[in-house]
Amino acid sequence: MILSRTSQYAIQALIFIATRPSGEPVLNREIAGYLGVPSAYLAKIMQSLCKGNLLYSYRGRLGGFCLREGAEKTDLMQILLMTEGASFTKDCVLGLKVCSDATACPMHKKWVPIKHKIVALLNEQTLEKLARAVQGGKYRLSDLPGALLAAGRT
Amino acid sequence: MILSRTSQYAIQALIFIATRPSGEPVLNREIAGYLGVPSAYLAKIMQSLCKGNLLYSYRGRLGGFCLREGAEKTDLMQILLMTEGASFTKDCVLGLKVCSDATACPMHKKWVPIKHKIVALLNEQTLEKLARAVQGGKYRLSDLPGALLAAGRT
DNA sequence: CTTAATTCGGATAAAATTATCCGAAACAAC
DNA sequence: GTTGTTTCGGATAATTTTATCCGAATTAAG
Repeated sequence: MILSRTSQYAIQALIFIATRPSGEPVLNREIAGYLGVPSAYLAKIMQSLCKGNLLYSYRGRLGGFCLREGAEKTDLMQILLMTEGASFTKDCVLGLKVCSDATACPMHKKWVPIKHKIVALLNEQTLEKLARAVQGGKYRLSDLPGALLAAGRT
Repeated sequence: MILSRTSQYAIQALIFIATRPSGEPVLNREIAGYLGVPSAYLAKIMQSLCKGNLLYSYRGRLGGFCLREGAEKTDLMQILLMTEGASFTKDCVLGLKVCSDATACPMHKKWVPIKHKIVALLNEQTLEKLARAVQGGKYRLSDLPGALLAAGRT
């Protein structure tokens, strides 16, 4: 039911960048401002996404972050594997270290189909899709009057 | 995808107690030993479950914890509301403070049906059911050779 | 009444997550 | 070259979650 804040910030930021003209670096400050998340922390996350080969980063004037070529095709599962770790989809709901079809916790059998639905959803949602949904205007990325903040300053 | 350790311990412990003869207090030490979880921490969780009216506790010799009358009918959702807080099923996947059918994040529409499946599952799984599944022998509560540990000592 | 066993409850500690700070490196514009 | 802007990366801090410790209260049994 819960993604870590780190994962949520990462996904939000990536979708936001995907809504912008590709190739044009976006300022970390702008992203953080728009999303209403702490910019120093977001910067850390952005760094790790660079190391994960999803983003390019440019320093100095006209610097910022932008998606690597083809990164719009990245799906949420790929992102979450970076931010939540590889065990993300494997862990037992009840926390047993060992829980498989062979040796299962009492929730296992009922949980597996739901887990599969979740995995399928995460696999099918790409940054491209999500960005378009936002651009279409029906869906939002931010609680804040972000347009105002982003257009204005401070 | 993830319940807090606290929730996992709580559920495991409650199922374990539900597999035991009802009305007979079970030692915290025994539960923790069987499940392989830290007993001092589990004791805290048990205390909170007492306050949540799921358990009785008895001090002194022949003390321990046992389910309150009717508590076998408790479902996982009720437990999780105690351990994870009321926002558990309400929070936005992407972490937006505001996300509803009216003003939705780009994952909202696809996520809602899955969330409903999860909620339905949690609502339908009672301690009684889960305990029987374990007693039936097809499902396990512990990674450890718990029977040995519990039967033996230290 | 004394003893041993157990939970209670408060304080504390350790670990993980989230967040901030700052100097340095990189870069564009002047 | 100098200046202003931005990411980089390391250190640090705050917060939350998880875990431990210990004295006190409670109880059954001897």
